[in-house]
Amino acid sequence: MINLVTNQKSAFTDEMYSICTVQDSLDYLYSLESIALDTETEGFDPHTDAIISLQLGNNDIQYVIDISTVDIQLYKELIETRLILMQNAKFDLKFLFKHNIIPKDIYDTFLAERVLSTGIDNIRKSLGALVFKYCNVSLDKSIVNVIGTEGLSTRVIQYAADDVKYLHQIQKEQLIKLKELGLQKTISLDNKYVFVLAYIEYCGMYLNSTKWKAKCLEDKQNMQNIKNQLDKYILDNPTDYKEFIDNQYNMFEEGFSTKINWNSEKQVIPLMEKLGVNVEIKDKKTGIIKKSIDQKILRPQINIHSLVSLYIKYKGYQKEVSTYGENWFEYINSKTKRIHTNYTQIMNTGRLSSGQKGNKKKGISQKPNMQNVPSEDRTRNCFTAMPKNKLIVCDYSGQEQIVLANKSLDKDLLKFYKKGLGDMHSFVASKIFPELAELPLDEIKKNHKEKRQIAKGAGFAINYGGTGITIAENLSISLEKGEEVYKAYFKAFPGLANYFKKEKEKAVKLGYVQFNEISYRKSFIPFFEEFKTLHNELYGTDNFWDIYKLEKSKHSDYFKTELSPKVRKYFKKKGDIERTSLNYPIQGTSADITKLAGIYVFKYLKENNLLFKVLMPNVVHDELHLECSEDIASEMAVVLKDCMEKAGEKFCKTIALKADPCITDYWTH
DNA sequence: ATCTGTAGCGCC
DNA sequence: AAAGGGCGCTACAGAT
Repeated sequence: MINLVTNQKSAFTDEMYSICTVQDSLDYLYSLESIALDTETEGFDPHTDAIISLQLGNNDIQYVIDISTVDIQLYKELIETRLILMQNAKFDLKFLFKHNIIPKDIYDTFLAERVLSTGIDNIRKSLGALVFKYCNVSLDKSIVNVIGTEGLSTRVIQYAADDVKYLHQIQKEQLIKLKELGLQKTISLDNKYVFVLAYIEYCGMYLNSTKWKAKCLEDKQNMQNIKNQLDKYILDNPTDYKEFIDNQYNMFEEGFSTKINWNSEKQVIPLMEKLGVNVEIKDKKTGIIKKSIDQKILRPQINIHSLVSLYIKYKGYQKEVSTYGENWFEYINSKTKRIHTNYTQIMNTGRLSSGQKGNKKKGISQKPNMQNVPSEDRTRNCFTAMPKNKLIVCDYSGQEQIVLANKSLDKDLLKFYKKGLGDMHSFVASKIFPELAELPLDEIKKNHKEKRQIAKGAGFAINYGGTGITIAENLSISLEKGEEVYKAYFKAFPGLANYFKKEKEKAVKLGYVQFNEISYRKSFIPFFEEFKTLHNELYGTDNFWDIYKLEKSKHSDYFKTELSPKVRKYFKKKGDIERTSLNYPIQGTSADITKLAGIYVFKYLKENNLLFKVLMPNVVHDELHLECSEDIASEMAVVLKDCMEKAGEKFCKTIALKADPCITDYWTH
């Protein structure tokens, strides 16, 4: 049953709905423990677009409230004292924030579906998909496109009511599944965190246009300068490089010009080959040898020719100009003068991502990725606090390493952290290389840089599932040496080896990776059924391996076209699962910690009436930002540090996770 | 002209 | 048997 609440009754006469008063709606809604909520808005920007209607209700009764004539504040207390059910709450929350309405609790059907299917990309999570899946009803979502032009027409009212009608039933079904899979704590965390993320998006981050303009100009000039040098080299050596020179007289630039588009790898590869650079590399996905000129290949060959380093420099400036250049002015909100990006709350690892593709037809503006802004000062310093404000930037020190130490409980790792001081990479080096065992870490850092570098690369690679081969490739050392380092690493940290082994076995057996026993977040292996089928073929009752050996010895076609690819596929998938089992719990637990820290901060701001006074401009995996007036900055720095460390304590019970805040005018450490 | 896939590279 | 995780944006290249 649809009820319309409006102060312009004469405009609404359809029999499909009844008209009722604000008081009527409140009388009913106050009797509910949980209320489904949705909004229809003029657009996507809470700072410039108005709410057209607010819908509240449940499966029985839906109230469509005409916000152009009814004061939304009449519903503030109701919304702030009930459990609110929403689909993709982050969107509506920002519009509620605009009206200073902060719900008490949220259950987000979209996030719940994401929690239930983390790791599996092809599960549809739109409201339409969920209504169909859980209620077996098909909604007509095409109406969404006419809301802007039609306003509250009859069909828009019907559509708007449908958006809240089914949420309770979806919730009920999801809760059963969440319980079955042990994911109640995960969704609880994310239902709380959605406030934080909505708040961060709402606040946005200030970009100083004057500074940014200066940076853009400098980058452009540098890029042009390097490009000229590249071109000049080719043109100065016309006999050597004639295939790269355009023989047509260029009437605008006087003289010949190069044919090379320096942004095209395809065009630069032949040049690099001519210079004597080895551009061949094995493709990671396909295993096929291909030609590539990325930095990983070029850097070690930088001495072959001066053009190699020039080209690397060019690519660097090109990246700055294209990705972090003048396009950023379009990201600045006309009303707030700040950059309000979009975050996706639950990726496969439980991490956030940032950014959004634009779509002019749908009126969606592009948003920047605020998590990969170059970390050099000249770029980050353009992101500032507003005048009279301060930024507080706080990150966890060694978050993932500490999480790993706490999860693996390797006794040597624990000892290192408990003593609390020294250089981690030197410590690893002292464990890998017997000749360094007795030396103080300071001395290793100072006098054994090469070995320390190997230890650093090895530790990083191994913690993400790399092996001796990866170590060898990364550090340009022999395969044997790589294997040696790999073995030495696990010999030095047997607890780590044991932990990795158990994690791998669990994932291969269960088909999902559980990150920790605090949030219980899980990521499901999308190809697990396929893997199991393969496993059964190889290790089931048939004597697969006898046949395999026989056919292999005969070099038969059957071996080459059937057996060998099958075995390769099986071990590839097994390796994929195993690496996931190592990496996701570390990344995902770290993400959980940062999320919980945000929840604590938001709670503090809410309880101390500091929302919209103390802003949260950004979050970058292990780093949280606050922005506030100077007079309370040092107080807020302590709050931020405490919240982050308190969140750390929940997940890291053996080795504490530290956070160090920095009060600053710019985004820096 | 517009779409899609890929290479490359920015961050943690 | 394979052999370093997660993400998003920009450019090019090829297809339609």
